[in-house]
Amino acid sequence: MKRYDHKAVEKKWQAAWERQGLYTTPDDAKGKRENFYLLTEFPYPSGNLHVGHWYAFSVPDIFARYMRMHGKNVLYPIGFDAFGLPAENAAIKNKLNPREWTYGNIERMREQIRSMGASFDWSREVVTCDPEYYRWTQWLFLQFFNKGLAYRKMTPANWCPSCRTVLANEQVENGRCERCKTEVVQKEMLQWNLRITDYADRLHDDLEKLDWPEPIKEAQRAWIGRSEGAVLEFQIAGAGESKKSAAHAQKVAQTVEVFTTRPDTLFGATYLVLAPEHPFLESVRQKAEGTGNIENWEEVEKYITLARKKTELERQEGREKTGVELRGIRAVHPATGEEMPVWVADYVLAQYGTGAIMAVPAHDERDYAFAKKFNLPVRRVIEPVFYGDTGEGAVRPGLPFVKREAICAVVRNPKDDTYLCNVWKGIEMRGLLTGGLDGGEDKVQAALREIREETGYTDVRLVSDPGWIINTFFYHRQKKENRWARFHILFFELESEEKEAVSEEEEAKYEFVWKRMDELRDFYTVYEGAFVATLLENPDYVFTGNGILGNSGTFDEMNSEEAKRVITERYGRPQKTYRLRDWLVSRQRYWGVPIPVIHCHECGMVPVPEELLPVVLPPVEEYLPDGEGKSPLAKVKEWYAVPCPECDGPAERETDTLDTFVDSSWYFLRYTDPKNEKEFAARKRQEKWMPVDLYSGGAEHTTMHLLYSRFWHKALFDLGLVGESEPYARRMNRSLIMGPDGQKMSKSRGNVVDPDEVVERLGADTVRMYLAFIGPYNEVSTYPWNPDGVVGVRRFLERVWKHGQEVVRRGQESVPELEGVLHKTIKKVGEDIAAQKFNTAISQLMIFLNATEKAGTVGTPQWRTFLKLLAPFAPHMAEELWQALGADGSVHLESWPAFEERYMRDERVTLAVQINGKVRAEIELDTDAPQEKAERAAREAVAERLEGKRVLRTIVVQNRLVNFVTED
RNA sequence: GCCGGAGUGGCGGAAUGGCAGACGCGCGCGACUCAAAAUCGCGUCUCGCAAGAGGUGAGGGUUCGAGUCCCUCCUCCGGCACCA
Repeated sequence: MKRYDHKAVEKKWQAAWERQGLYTTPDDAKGKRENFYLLTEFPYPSGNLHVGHWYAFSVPDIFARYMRMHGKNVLYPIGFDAFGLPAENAAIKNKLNPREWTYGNIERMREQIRSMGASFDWSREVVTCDPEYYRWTQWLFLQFFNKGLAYRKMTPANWCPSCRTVLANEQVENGRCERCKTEVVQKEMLQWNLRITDYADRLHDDLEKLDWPEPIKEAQRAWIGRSEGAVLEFQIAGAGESKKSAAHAQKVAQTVEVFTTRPDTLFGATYLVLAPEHPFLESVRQKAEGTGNIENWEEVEKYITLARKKTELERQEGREKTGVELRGIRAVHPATGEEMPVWVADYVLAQYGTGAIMAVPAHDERDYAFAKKFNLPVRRVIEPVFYGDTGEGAVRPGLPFVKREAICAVVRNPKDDTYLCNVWKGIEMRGLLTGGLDGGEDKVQAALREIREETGYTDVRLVSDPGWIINTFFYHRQKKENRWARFHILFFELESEEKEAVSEEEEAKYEFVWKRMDELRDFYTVYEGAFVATLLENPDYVFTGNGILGNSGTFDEMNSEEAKRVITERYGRPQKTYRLRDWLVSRQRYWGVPIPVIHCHECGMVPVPEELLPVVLPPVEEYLPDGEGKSPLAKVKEWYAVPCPECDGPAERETDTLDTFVDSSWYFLRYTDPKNEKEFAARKRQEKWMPVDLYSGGAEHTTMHLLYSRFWHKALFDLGLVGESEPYARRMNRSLIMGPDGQKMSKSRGNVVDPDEVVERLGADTVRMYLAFIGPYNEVSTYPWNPDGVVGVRRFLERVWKHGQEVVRRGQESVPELEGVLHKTIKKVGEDIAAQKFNTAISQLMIFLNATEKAGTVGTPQWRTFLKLLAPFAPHMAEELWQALGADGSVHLESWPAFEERYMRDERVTLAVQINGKVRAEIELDTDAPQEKAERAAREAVAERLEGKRVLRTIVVQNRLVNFVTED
């Protein structure tokens, strides 16, 4: 018998497929029903393929092959994301040329990727550092530039001192460079940006219609961070009144705009806070130099300088609030006209909203912490609301609410540190002592009276009135009316336990008990009880929810939602704000796409004319940037010194290069028309394939590549260059393959699995299939590489091989007893591949093989079918065994087999017989046997156990079980 | 802190509300062998000699029946986080 020599088999078929051009994908294929675009993120040519690449490329290849067998014309392309820092760093370290390093790596990786036997169409390969590719990256960039979507601006940028370049926001993780983990510093620099923020709304809203996993959408929404609120305007008093010069006064801003998502809390604003970078301060500074009308300017300036020097990381450290008041000026409350202090503090971020806030310490935890530290006033203006069943009953719709002022007395007994609790007799209601206000009474009088009447305690002292009011809406059963009770919470203490008699009427209604603070939360059943428990547990509790307005002048009794609308309208305007910032795309590095813009002393920024594209990277002596914020290209005078395309005067090329995420924002479009010399991709070609049907890739790209390319595509759509506003119809994130120890593979840990070595030893089919078997591909998780597990898959393939040889040696008719499993296998494998559950598909293939082994034989037609099912997983072996049977074409050109419905059900089925849900016996019946028959057989099977018991109910689930429910 | 996702044997994992642990790994026993490897066969959730009982992160609930549905909590992973 021929031994399974994976090397010979794999080499043979890889060469044959290549020769036949089996995977060269036409834009239209005769006989194929539809085009299908399966995309997987193209690799960076690091020089070596790792297991992750295998997982990324060879497993989706199963799906590609499956779709082809279903008559789809599948585009499964590959290329290289070839610009980027590692090439330069390697070049600097080893005195190489980044171009040579990169192309050498690509050469090696092509061979490694070919060894997978993946069905990539190499004729469409795309390499982003080819001038023929980046020519179009430049061209597209210029379309953005002409539309005003690409702009250059002086902004604070994230500077990585180690990489010596600026980074986009997305490339900073916890204040560190995503690449080298160096702490990023803020540097004011002139940089190129793309207006991704213009697309924030659409990037957010269009997620809804995408067939993407919800967690990915959520992560993008969080990154975009849209919040809806209002911009409110505050007049500044004192700032404009110049003592010396009226002319100066004009320069000083008279108002400050704040952004808030809670305009309903306007009356709770007790001070204003500006970010240290707020432009108002700059105008004040100019003013202050002349007049000194900020009394403590020196102190303020010192604070600003200090804050600006801090890194993001330092600002966040400890989160201890710092700040300085601007003495000499006041903000005027737009509604009350009251004057309030203005502060500068770095807990307010310059880049978000308007860089200024109205502080509402009563309803914002950060403002509260600040106010507490600096002793600023706290004014409570939102009263919590509890709707629904308080124990009395849920509100009846349609009935008007009868409003009542009431008190809620929290009485503490200092002797044993317990609190008075009220149990309503006869109903399941436990809470605090409450009661209504009688006419003419104030709330303290009312509370003292209620305490005396209900409990008899007479020697009670008011400790504090925290000003909390909570609104409870409920149905009053006795009065048969909807109630709106406004409970004023008051804190009392017993001076002594002196008591007087309580009326019988009260006695019948209530019972009073004393509970420790830690028992309250579980004890109370009413809303106000839980709320009071919260207040007692946390004296610094800040209520940040919506509610009903109080202390808010004419807005009192309005609810938050309505008040937001009305106050926004009256004192400001609605405003949406985003966390997302514009995409900073310029890099001070060599190995990237040169930004195709020329700076002319006369004409300003001039785009490089189309016919002069591409602007090719020149050779340089030194790849390491000087670290002063200039790219190495700035040293190549013969390259950057050019005549202005417009006036022919002296001009200079832009010397920054583009972020590599720009290159990867459109590579999938180039795959549709990779050789086009006239366009980045002809619209007609695009339309054959776009949008991408399924995009498989790594989770790390959720808020980087995936967001960038969505934006890029939308911009192209608006420019009329593509036909759809979303590039990827469906997206799937891939899991991570870990080392055998379950840890992330790393050289330092010594747990790196080298796929080349495993392929050499066990073969590509084994590696592919093992990776597909390791866990579901449609879920994101981490899977450890198990060296024994790979061997297990190899064992399976060897058994397949053995049977294959056997079938070749003596073919035979189909074996009837195998038909059932075979057809079930066709169904299961097909469905599981479609759902990307390759692991269970493989397990079903194993089940079939186990069955043939048990049967001791298999029919040739049955075996052929099995080989078709195996083909996507182990393409080489399937092809070898297929052609050994004398087939005249590739198994990969076969159609996916169809299963016959009649084999889906067996003749006989085993049912479980349960008594009260516990399995007591098993019975075998004809499939779909009638209920009565099943019940009879079941009853017989457990007759002994049922003896003397009354069967209350019998549940029969067809073909599954019979359950007898008996007494006790 | 907020928003997602997940917790099932020794391990990877499987289970339309219907016999938990498919398939694979590992392990144990056996066959073959002088022996070992490879291969093949049988076994393998826990306790128990057995009958049986228990078991899917913990605790409640719904149901004849819950890994699966609902509530509370715990742990791990991912995202966001002084974003007003």
